[in-house]
Amino acid sequence: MELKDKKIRDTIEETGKIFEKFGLTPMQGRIVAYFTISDPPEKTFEELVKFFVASKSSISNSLNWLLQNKIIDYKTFASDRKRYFFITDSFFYVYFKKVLENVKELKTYTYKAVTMRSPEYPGVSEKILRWIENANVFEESLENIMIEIKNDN
Amino acid sequence: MELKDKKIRDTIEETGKIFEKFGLTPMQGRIVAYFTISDPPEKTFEELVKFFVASKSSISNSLNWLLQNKIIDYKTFASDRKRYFFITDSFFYVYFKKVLENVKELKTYTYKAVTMRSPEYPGVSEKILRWIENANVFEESLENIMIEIKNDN
DNA sequence: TTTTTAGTTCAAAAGTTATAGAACTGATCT
DNA sequence: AGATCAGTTCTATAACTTTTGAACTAAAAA
Repeated sequence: MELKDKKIRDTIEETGKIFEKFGLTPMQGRIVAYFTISDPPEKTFEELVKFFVASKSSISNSLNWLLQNKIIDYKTFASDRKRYFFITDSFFYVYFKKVLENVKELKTYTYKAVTMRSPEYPGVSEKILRWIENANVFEESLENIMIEIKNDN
Repeated sequence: MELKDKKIRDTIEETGKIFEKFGLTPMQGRIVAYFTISDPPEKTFEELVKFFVASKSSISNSLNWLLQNKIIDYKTFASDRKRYFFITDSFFYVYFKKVLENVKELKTYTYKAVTMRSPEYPGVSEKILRWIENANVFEESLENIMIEIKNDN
C-alpha cells in the first residue's frame, strides 16, 4: 500500500506538471491528475484537502476554476451535504476551444496591423498575410474537429 | 507624427497582450507586435532599446528567446556590426508545433494513467480514452496542416 | 593600443501569481 | 437555539517571473 501510494503520488506530480502546460496551476494540475488515476472516481472537497495536505482555500479556488472551465463536474446525493467531484470527458474539447479563440483573436489583430502598414514594405505584409492564412487553415480544420468531438461527448 | 506614434504604441500594447496568451512575456509580445506594424521591417537592438525605453538586458533576453523560437530572425551587412532583426513568417507554425507536442505528451501520460487504473471503475477509463481519442483526431489533423503550411513557408 | 560598439551576463528590484491561514457564511443537525 | 458541516472569501506570505542596472566581453575602429 505504501509503495502503491508513492507511485500514485509520483505520477500525479509528473502528470500535474504537464497539465500546467495547458494553463492550469500546479494544484489544479494535481487535482486533475489525481482524478485520472484514483479510485473511486468521485472525490469530496475534504478528501482532496487531506490527500494533498493543502489549504481549503487552495482546493476551493482550484475546484471552482476547474468547474468553470468544465474540466470537472460534481454530483450530490439527497441525504448528503458533500459534493462529489469528478472529471468530465471534455478536457481537450475545452482546451481546443480556447486555442481556437486565441488564434482567432490574434488573427484579427494582425489583420488590423496589415491594414495600418504603408505599402512601402510589402514583404512584412506578405509574411503576416501568411500567418493569417495559416491561422485560417487551422481554424477551419479545428472547427470541424470540434463538431466531430462534440457529437461524441 | 505625434498622433500616428500614439496610435502605433497603443496598437503595440493591445496586440502585445494577445501574444502573451501564446506564451510570450510582455516585452517579447511588444517586440513582435512592433515588428508587425513598423516600417522599415528591420530593427536593430539599439532601436528597440530606444523605442521601448527598456533595459538592454530585457531586449537582449527577449530577442534571444524569440530567435530560439524562430519567431524572429536577423540579417547582417558586411560593413556593419549591427544585427537587423525581423519577424519570420512561421509564428503559427511554431505555435502549432508546440501545441502538438504538448497534446502528445499529455496523451502519453493519460494513457499511462489508464493502464494504472483498476478495472473496478471503467467509467473513468472510458472518459480518458475519449480524451485520447480527441487528442488523436487533433494530432492527425494538425500534422497534415503542418505539412501543408511547411510547404508554403 | 586604446576606445567604441554591440551586445551578454548576473545580481537585485519590482511585479505577479499561487497557496496558506484565519475569519466568515449559510445550510443542516441536535 | 446552538453546534457542526461544507465550503467561501479575504488578507498575508511565499514563490516565481520579468525587468532593471551595472559590470563585463569580444570584435572592430581610431
